[in-house]
Amino acid sequence: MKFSCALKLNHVFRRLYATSGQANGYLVLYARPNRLGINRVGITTGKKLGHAVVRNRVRRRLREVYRLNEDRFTPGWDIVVVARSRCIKADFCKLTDAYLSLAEKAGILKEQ
RNA sequence: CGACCGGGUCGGACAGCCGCGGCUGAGCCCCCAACGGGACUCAGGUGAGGAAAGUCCGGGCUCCACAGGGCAAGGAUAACGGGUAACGCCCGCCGGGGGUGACCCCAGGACAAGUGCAACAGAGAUAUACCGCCCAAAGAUUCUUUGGGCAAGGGUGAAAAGGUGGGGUAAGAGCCCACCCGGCCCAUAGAGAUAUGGGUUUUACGAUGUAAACUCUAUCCGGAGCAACGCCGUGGAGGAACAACAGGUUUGCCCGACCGUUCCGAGGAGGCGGCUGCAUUCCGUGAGCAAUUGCGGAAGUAGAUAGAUGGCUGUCAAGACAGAACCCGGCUUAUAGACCCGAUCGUAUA
RNA sequence: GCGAGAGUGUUGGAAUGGUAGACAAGCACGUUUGAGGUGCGUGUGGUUACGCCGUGUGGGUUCGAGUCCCAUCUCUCGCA
Repeated sequence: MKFSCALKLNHVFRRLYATSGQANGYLVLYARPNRLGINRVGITTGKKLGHAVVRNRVRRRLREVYRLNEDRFTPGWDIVVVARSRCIKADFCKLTDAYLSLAEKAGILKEQ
């Protein structure tokens, strides 16, 4: 990936949870600008989703959604995506739609 | 062929494109006096399980405590023999229970050291006498009362001082006898639990059940855990020095204060190590009924730290339970389907 | 990773190994009232009746388990 990396620091997560995020039936998205010039993307899959296999599958698909659509994002943001329980049964197209519409609402997509 | 029992193996496959974590090699760039360190790109190779799970046991490893031994408390285990680093695990065997059978299940020491408990029912629950049976006396006329003997029969209950038959007696009772059951003793077989056979003579073997009730006996156990532990550690805060020279601010000068400079050392965020090569797996062979083990040969099989296996397409299949986090040995639980081996019962045929 | 606790009618919550559901709330019916509220009384786990099954689930010990023991499932909490 060209201008993105994984978000791994716990205090950054906590700072993002304090902001008000965008939500729909599948996901919750928190975004906040940073000064690094790259995107840091974190994914939260809580224990309510199921056991470890289910959580891993949801996390991998959400990471894949971001990877395939990276060109449409503006660099310079911290992003945290929280998966809700409907993600378990959603197929890949629906996850992509849900992800991109939330990103558009948050204003972190590039202007077409 | 059908049903059933035991053991073992696998547990989506193949192809294409994009993508991820370690490792190895090459290229190129940056930092450094050097040793080295870091970023990027390319190539190769590698990358979750039989339960990775639950955390129910046992170890290794690290730190703390004691550094020798004993006692107490608390906890665990429990027929017998063996295996193992160790175990509450495994194998064999004994006893008990279940199944027509292959086979399966069982915490299976000691209530004859002491204490506790046994509701309701029942006369009585660890010792008794309600209905009864018998004897004697009195009243009275075949019943009642009183005193005594008995524990066979009835009834209650999970359980009433072993069972059956006979003798005996006023009526009865292991009171006596025969056989059986259990206990004890002896002999034989066995490594042992145990099995088989015999004895139980004298005044005196017959004792309820419960220890997954307290307890007793025997054996074992120091505590905590990789978020252990070790190393580095910006900033901020703390302490010490400023002896000499020099600088800035506060009023031109002096004193003083602050900034500043150097050094010290618990340590929060973060980073690095610990981190995967051995009680390893497979094959052959010797010992052993087996678990297991001796010898020889071969193989290499993750190491992340918001946590690496995904997405799309095609064919077949439709198919589960489920994701390493310090590492091993077990146990338990979840699990679609496929295959192999052995055994039993039933039916049919030869 | 280590450790602790809980699970019982519709709900909260009791119950020495001995009749399961005390007590309270809710609900239903009756009564009081012109009507409602309040008050009072009765009932309330499942099943077709005798009965049987019912304390998260499955076993075991016991004459008898909500209780004791073992395994398991779910939930809650604590420490670092």
